[in-house]
Amino acid sequence: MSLPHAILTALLEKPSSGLELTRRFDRSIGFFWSATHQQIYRELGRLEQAGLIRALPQAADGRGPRKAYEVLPAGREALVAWVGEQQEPKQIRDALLLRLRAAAVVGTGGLGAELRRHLELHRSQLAEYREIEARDFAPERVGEENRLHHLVLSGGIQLESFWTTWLEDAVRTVAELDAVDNAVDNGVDKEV
Amino acid sequence: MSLPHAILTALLEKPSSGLELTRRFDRSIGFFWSATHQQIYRELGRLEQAGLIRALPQAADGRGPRKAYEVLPAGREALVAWVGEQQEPKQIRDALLLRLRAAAVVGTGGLGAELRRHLELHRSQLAEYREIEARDFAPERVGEENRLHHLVLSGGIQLESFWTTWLEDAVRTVAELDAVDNAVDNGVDKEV
DNA sequence: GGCGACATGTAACTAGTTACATGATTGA
DNA sequence: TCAATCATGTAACTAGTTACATGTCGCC
Repeated sequence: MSLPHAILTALLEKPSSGLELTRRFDRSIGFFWSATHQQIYRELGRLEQAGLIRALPQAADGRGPRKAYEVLPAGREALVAWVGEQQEPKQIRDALLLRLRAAAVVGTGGLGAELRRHLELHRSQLAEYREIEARDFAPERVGEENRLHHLVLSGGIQLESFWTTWLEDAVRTVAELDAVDNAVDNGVDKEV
Repeated sequence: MSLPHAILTALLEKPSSGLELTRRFDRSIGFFWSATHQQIYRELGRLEQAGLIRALPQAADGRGPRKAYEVLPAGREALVAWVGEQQEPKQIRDALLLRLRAAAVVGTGGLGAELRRHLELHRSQLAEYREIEARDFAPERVGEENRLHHLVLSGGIQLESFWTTWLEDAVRTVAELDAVDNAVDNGVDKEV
């Protein structure tokens, strides 16, 4: 039940068409709640049906190519109610950790390369977040809304920092294990 | 496509019945790939159908209450192939971050309490991981398999550490914002 | 011998993903 | 003017969740 509320939040920040929402879900909002355009269009239809949003009249019948939506009072109320809801933190479900566990049983295979690839991806994501922080959250710009946005971004930064640190460790560990295996294969383990 | 491989890994570590697997997915393996018993039974059926596992004969027709499964050679091969696969890291999708973003638009509501609740949950998860680490990964016990298991656990520990640190910050920030709001409501903002 | 729990499932639903379809617009 | 791309969507599939059903076992 999070996607509709992500969309309501986005539309409150700025009324948008399906495409504009899709773009915004590729950055900013999408950094912590990703969605494809198919999901977004489907959900926009449902939200309109439920009377929580409406297509902006001027854009709709002005036969412009895109129709923009805005949040109705009922939509805002629904969002307020949702912010106050309790929800259990969802458990970790990470395929990479699972692969490491499997590797402990059947061998590391090509896992080292995959770990290095992920490390690069997380490094570049971290760099992107840091750029945004430098650009949008200079020390002088601290409003109430801004502080919450910064808090969210800082969560992303710390999370990516965690991944890069941990992946560096993982890459090192797997490389060492592979080296030991190779040594054994070549019969030089006695010299170690 | 991860659940079947999680199950294959678990069964390679130790052949088990559906119930035993369910139990193991509540601890150890479940720490990074959770699954309900319904998912597990469904998936066991599929894996048996596909010829990757089989019910252990002695338990199966010995009319014991539970039937245990073991991995067939084809199953092990499938797992080896999967360990070598590439997979994009999945993006962050966290409802709590989303709520903070929504709170920036419609107000924090009861979010402070929810943040404190999550903080407690993550603290206790972190404590549990640390106990496991102290018990199972004493410095003297470092085998090859063990190092990978420790790596995975250490990922969990660092991740929970991140959440507790970040949530402490979030709780503080939201409390401050709420305090400012109350001050404004009471008309004492001019004195601040 | 009936009752509660344990164990194993089935069914229905929801969210998310992948693949494809269609009309408008735009630039070669 | 025709292909490419943009914008909006539909359809089918997959994974995960929630609710319910059935059989068996031990015990009171």
